[in-house]
Amino acid sequence: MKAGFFERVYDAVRAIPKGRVLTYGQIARLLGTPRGARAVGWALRVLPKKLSHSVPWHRVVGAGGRISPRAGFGPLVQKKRLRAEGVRFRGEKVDVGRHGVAT
DNA sequence: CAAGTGACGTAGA
DNA sequence: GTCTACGCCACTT
Repeated sequence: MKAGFFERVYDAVRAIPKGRVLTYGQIARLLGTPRGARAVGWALRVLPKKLSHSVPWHRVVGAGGRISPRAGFGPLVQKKRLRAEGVRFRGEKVDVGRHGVAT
């Protein structure tokens, strides 16, 4: 697997503290590619199920805490998981004002 | 090497 | 507030 960037994404997601959520753009920025949000989402898209239980992909959301309609096994599942982590929701979006790094 | 794709992001209407 | 269009990066074929 030469997918170094991908591993980089997995590592970043894995480093997400519980009760906190990050956006693709935010992760991409941490990796050094502020415009590589798509590449980040792609990394999670090809995320092997083997790692799906090791990588809290459900803590990764879109800008503003929006959940994409193509999320993992279903955006509903992700939302439920986030709630189980203690994350509050604002309608269909994550309460970024509390968990989102975005102030 | 070139083209296509994709869990995105921002700007404009 | 919602939808559309373009641009960005990385990976596959």
